[in-house]
Amino acid sequence: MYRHLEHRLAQHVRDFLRRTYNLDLPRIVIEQPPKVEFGEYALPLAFELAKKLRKAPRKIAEEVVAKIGPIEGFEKMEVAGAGYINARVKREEVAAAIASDAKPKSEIPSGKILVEHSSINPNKAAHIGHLRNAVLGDTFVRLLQFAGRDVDVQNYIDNTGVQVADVVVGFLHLEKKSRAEIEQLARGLRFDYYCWDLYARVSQWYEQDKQNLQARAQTLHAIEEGNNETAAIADLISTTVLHRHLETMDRLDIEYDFLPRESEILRLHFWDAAFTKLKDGGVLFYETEGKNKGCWVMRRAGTSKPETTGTAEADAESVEQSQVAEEDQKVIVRSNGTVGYVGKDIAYHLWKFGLLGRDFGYRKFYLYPNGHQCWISSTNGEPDHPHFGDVAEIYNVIDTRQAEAQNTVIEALRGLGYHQQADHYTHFSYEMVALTPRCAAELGYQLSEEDKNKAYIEVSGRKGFGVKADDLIDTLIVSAKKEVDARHAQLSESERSAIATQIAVGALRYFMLKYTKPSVIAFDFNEALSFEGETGPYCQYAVVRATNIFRKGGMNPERFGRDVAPDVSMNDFEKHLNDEDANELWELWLAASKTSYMVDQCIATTEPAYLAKHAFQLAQLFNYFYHRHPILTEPDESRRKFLLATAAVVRRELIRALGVMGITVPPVM
RNA sequence: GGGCGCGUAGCUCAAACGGAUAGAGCAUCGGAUUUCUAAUCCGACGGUUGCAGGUUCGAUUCCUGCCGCGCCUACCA
Repeated sequence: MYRHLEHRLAQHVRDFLRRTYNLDLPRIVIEQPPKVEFGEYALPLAFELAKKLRKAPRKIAEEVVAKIGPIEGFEKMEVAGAGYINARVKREEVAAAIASDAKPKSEIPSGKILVEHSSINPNKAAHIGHLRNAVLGDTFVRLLQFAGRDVDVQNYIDNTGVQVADVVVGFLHLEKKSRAEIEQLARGLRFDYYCWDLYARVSQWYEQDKQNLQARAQTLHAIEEGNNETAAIADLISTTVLHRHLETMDRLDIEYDFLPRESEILRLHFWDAAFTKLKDGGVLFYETEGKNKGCWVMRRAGTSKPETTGTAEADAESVEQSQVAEEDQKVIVRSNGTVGYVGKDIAYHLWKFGLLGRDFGYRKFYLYPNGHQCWISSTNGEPDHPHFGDVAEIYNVIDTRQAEAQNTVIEALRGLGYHQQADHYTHFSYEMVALTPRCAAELGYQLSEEDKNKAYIEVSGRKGFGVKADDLIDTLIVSAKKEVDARHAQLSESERSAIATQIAVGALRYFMLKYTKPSVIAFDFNEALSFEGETGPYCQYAVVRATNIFRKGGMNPERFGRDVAPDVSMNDFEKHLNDEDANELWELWLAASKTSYMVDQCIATTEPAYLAKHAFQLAQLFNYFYHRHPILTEPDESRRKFLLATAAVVRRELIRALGVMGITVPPVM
């Protein structure tokens, strides 16, 4: 609703400026006044116009207010301060629209969107860093779906890379295990935990003697080759660990539609098709000297082209590819003819946009308990399958350390002339999760003096240094369960467990979303395990409180929100929202009206943290309201109904906002 | 060296494209309705927004230069 009115206001102001001053502003800036008393929207327009019209801002503001005329849904405009124009809505009309959950039509862009997230190496347990990725990615998917977009969720599986090879080396060379023994282990619980430790041991083993690295090279080669015992073991390990990852993420209600694997990118020769295009398009060139002699290379993203001389001919000459300085080159095909991961990534991204001319085979892989089917790539797939890839826009949720590699892929697309696709390729970049030195010490890691003084220490799978995702979820559930047990002893064990799980998931997902993307999360158990203050459980609790009002009053909050709220008459809305002390109540209604506005902002800025902030603010306002206004004992029936409608609307919007973050609300807390 | 990012209250973080008195949470201290459960609420304390310039009516935000920190910069992925 808030979004809708903003659009209307912007459009009206735009028309007015065109009509009155013959001005066409590229953007009408609309802000939110610091207090609701000032109105709902603020336009700093007059400041901007002052230069153009050569008049004082305040004068311009007064003129605009006097001449702009009525706007549907708006009460009036006022001049404030040095020249702000504040717009005031008709509170009762807006409230009635919110109460009836009116959904003004908005244009939904067509075209499918592909979101890739998680993409965890299938060689060890997922850790907190992967959780941040998955929660950000999954929330972004939900944001897009909320906005009405058609989304495919993909999780790229690097099942033939060094990391998987390392664990294979661990089983075969360190533990001397047979395939049957590994199969036995793979059937056990949390095989990914076993691999976590083994992977760390293998890394140590390499360091002990560099000769040991030969085992890695041989293993990797065998895996890439395929059709041999080593490759079969690698497949067994990666598939088992992948299953575990899906289970872990499913605990947080994170699901995928399709799992493209590197093994199929290799076996279905995606690279060959891409290679031809890249050579023909002049994106790749063959280096004949220097350290990259014998490699196919391209210009690394972010490196500048040589200075141009100004004339077209000289420019054409100077961008001649062989002039790319050695340090600006990115090797795509090694001198031994094998392709690196950026090359495979380019091929994969050509496929995403439907530009490769080849497709995966598909087979069913994982059926979620809720019936949702997840597919996986395969050399010879099933004949009937959904259509993946060939999309209009993509978002890759990948941490900022891979920014350069991502940009190189984008540049490759651009170099091939696929500018539109390159423009719709978004690297959804975020910072890593690290551990505070205190947290690391709590986990029993030996720290160097240097590390002890750092603000945070990077998680390292290679060193086995980090907090495993399942461990953190388990800890959260235990912690939440204690609280639930203490408060609701009368409930059954399974009910209490279910509630504790919802709270744990809410706490975790909110924790991963409350930080903006560029902020490193210095992980600390105290903060992650907190259920008070700016947390998921705080927001959930606000909903539970609202629900309790209806329960105690013998009403169904769902039905009340739908059926009874419209019965609060326009007169009643007007009476209760324009009182002496109605601002505080109106603030709550206004906040409740902003969900779809916030969703739009989150999508436009690829920043889900705004939604987390919004949910918290709404919950905060509600708790204040809850404390100030005993509803069921309110003697004035008209006012009681209005207060109930307030609670119903906030409850509905809070559930909605939390839902977009993948957070559900327990029946009681 | 080059590229990207960060530096805001004791701590962890906000501040939408440059706007009105820079806000939350935690911690500390003090308080709250025998009421729809206190996983709540209210109050206090807490700031030269790293430093120095510049642009602007207006800068935490944009530009330049310093200082400090992190990440990337492999014929690894």
